Amino acid sequence: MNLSERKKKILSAVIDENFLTAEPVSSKQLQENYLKDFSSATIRNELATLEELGLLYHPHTSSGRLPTKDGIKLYVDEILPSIKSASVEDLTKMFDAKLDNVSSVLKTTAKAISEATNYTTIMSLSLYDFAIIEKVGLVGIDENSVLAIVSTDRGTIKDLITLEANEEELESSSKILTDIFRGKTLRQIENSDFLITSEIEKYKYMFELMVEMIASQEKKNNQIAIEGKNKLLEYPEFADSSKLRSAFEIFEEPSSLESLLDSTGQNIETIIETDENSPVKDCAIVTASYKVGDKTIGKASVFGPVRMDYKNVISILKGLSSEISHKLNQPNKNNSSKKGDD
Amino acid sequence: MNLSERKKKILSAVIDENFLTAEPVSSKQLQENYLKDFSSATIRNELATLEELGLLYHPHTSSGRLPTKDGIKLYVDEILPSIKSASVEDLTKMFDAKLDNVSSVLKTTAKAISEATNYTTIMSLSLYDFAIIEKVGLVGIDENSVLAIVSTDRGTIKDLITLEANEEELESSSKILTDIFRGKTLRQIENSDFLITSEIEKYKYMFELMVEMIASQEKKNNQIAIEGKNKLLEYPEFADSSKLRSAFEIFEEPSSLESLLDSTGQNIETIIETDENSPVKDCAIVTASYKVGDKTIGKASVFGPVRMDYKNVISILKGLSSEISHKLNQPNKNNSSKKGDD
DNA sequence: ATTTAGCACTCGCAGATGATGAGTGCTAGC
DNA sequence: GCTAGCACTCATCATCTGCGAGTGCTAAAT
Repeated sequence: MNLSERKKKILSAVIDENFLTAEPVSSKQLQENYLKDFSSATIRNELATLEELGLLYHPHTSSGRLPTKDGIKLYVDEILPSIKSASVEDLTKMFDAKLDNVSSVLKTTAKAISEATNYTTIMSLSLYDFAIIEKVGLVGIDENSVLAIVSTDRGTIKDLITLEANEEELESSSKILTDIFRGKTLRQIENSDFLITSEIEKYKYMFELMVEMIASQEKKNNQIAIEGKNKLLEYPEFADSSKLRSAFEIFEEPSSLESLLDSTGQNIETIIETDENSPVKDCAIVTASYKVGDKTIGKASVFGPVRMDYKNVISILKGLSSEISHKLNQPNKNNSSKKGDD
Repeated sequence: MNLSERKKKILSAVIDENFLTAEPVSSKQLQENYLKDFSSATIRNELATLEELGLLYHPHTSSGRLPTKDGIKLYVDEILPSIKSASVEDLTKMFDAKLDNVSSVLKTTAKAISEATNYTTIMSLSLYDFAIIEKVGLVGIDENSVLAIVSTDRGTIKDLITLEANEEELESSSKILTDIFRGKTLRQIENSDFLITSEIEKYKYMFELMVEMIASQEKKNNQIAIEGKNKLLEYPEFADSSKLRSAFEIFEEPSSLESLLDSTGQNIETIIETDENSPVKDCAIVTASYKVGDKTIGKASVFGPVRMDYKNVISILKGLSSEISHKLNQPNKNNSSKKGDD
């Protein structure tokens, strides 16, 4: 769509003003706060045109204008892109996360974004596609329990497993398993998506125990964090408790979250839900995805009312995004020598 | 307070009916649903008496009655005690919790109680006052990290610590530390509330590392679980989003929670907050405490509107309570021989 | 051709009014 | 001690009204 500069300015002004007041915006308001050089009548004419284009609407004859879904889309996609990304140095520690504290790092990062944007923030991160195994260790604890340790370039996962074995057995198993696992990602082990040679057959039981342990640890390290749910309470859009309820119910249900955040793979994507029947009607979600190769290993999503401060949200997610891709493209100190394996 | 049976019956009826409708209760309602043998006029007389006693009130002349704080207190303390405790066999797994999954057990238990009562449930549990140390192990992982393992009768805590040491040193340290720690609770170690003999001086550094590790692990195993926050949304009392907000803010703030749940030590205690200025005005909290000796090691609190189904809540918490004290008084298979130490 | 002043028109909103009915308190009789 | 009956109170709801914010349109000005 090709809008005149003035029309763009007016559309932005409507969205910005509506963000501040949460009310329909009148031509007079626009004139006084954004376009002092024109009369309200002129602005009214422009507003009428923007309405014909489907970018604005007004709920009743004598009320001000509100942006439609299309209007916001256009604003986000064509008017905002020029904004700079925010500086977010202190947020990128997320990608220095170690496997044994992913959830706490996710939590603090999500909390930070939530504080910065003032919206609910949902983060997910799977180091399982990212961490490269370096070594497998098996240590006898007592008669029938063994501590299994898998160390990666991203930290260590460990768990007690039930197994009777003497020290020599453990030692040789450690060696063999290290040989098999080294250089692979945890995900590959979990899926066992590589050839099992006859050599491994002997250690099949051990091997399966380890796969199981790795899989169970992934579930345990609950790799999704939702912070700032209470932020929603600040917005009049959620004053109605049934709206709040449906939003909170979505947060509870990991599966519905998954589908909601299932981005098409764009770097930053904005979803605006105005479907009358959607549980998150009148909500907007801005999602940034972080990838290594073609695998999405992390996502940061900001959830709020359609009347959202997109400028701020996108600039923060953008900043995080650029910092992170910078990080990901730096060879990692610990695993640079082994990275070629997969 | 000595009430006639009929007055008790009427007070109960008011509270029960108000629980169902969330509205003031009229004499006619009571007559139809609870006291068919009397006319509404008789009931009105009784209601007036109960009002004089400060157990009921009515917001305006032509409205039905509502219980006051005192009325509910009396109901809970003097009328309800005859109710049986619910069977809750499947909830007591909480006290079979192992240190390394306290938080997940707390979570599921809190969730179960929340589902059973339909209110928000807050649980806390500290095995640190409860678990008796059996053994300390130090295992070298690589050049400068050591896996410290403290096994207790309630599971194992473990963490990587940074330390350079050869195998012999680790072995002898393990032995000495085991001698010092064995039979003590984790809390005692954390507080170091026992005599440090000159013998220990040599291992002071190791000792301090272990104390630190134990303390940090306690923080890590976030030992408080709040489940069913969304339940509040179902109650008209929380339709007003500012009320909801203050409740949710309390849930966020662990310190304010602490003070709120700081029970006087009764087995089951009901707090009804009607103070005009309290952030949790018109909320009720029923807390059950679980003790070993004089230490409270766990608490289960149910949070909801003053108009709460006390009967159900208390019977569930009571059931949990009795199951647990039964459990706690059974000598534990693993630590019966060492329990005399403190 | 674009902008603007002016004005009629629309419609939500807030306050006033009145009818309704639920519920009580009281009194008198059973 | 219980209850029928009735006057009284007061919240609630629907209806109405005036107000004012805001628009759309037209005609004049730039």
